[in-house]
Amino acid sequence: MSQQPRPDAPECYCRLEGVIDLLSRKYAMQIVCVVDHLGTARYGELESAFGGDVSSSTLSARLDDLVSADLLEREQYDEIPPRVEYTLTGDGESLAERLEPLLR
Amino acid sequence: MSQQPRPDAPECYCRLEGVIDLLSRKYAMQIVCVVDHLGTARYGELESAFGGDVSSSTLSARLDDLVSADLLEREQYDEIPPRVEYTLTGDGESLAERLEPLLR
DNA sequence: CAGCATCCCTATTGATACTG
DNA sequence: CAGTATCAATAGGGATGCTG
Repeated sequence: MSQQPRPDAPECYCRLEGVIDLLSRKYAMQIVCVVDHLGTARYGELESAFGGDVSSSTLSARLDDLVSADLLEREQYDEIPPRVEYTLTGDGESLAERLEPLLR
Repeated sequence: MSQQPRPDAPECYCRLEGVIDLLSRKYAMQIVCVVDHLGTARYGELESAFGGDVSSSTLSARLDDLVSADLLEREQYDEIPPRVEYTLTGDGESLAERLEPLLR
């Protein structure tokens, strides 16, 4: 989907290259914002934050994406019933801050 | 693609609703940034800013999207050869500013 | 130059059903 | 509860060729 940054392209264009693919995915930015808002969020909380709008497969995929990108941290507690908590990493928080201006 | 905002959803999620669909489209944010960078941009300038990476149909579509969203203004000069210039509207500039933090 | 129309292809998303 | 697997639907994007 994305290509190599072009050396002759404006820097403003190049700079977006890295994050853009991830952030363009559905609910990606929203998840970052919601987790930032909640501080820590469980899977179910995210699901209900979006109402019935997200399918579990999509939400799962997006969470994986964000964890892989090191924006989100996944903490799993081996209890019954199972509990998983997502929090923003440093990078995630930094992104959330940069995202906030977009909310107005 | 997008649904009605849910009254019980976190405001951070609701607030993104409006812009998100548009900004998620390929090259949308980049175009805003490039036009902001250049001040005013012709179609061909945008095309070359992205190298050969954008097809003309996609670039066209995205420009239309942005014009429809009132983020970009299209000024057409009836000359031969034809000349078209794109500039950011007030909203567009405002968005560009909010986008800038993302570039770091 | 600055595009639009068409066709087609792929990536992404959603629905549904099932599991540790 | 917190997912995964599978399948089907779709929207977005690229290639190509043509216009004012």
